[in-house]
Amino acid sequence: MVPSVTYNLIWSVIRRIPKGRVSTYGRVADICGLIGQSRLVGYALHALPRDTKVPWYRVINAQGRISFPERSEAYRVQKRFLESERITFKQGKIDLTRFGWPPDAEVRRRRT
DNA sequence: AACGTGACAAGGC
DNA sequence: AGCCTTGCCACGT
Repeated sequence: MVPSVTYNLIWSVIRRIPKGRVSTYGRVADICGLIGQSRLVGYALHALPRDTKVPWYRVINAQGRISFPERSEAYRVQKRFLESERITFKQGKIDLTRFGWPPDAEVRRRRT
């Protein structure tokens, strides 16, 4: 698959998420200038090759949760990656005020 | 070419 | 808290 310019942009932003921090689909979209297009970020992640170096596991949803079914293998893999970077879960959620990146991210603006 | 579906998010109730 | 609806857009049928 030939990644589009947009996917490359999204991936490059995800590559900038520091180790030990997480971002959200919405924040990544905002940084890319793609306001409101969080789903596109999810789609770009889905399109990543399996052997990628892009830290896909540092992207979670706005509720601070991993966006895979809790039972799935993917969920466990992602959680293990995050915990290996000393990110902690409380009731299955990550505290974005503590681990979120960028740290000064504003609450996403409401659509019109 | 319409239609349904997503690793989403926010509002309303 | 949880469910439903809407906005968004790329893809596969």
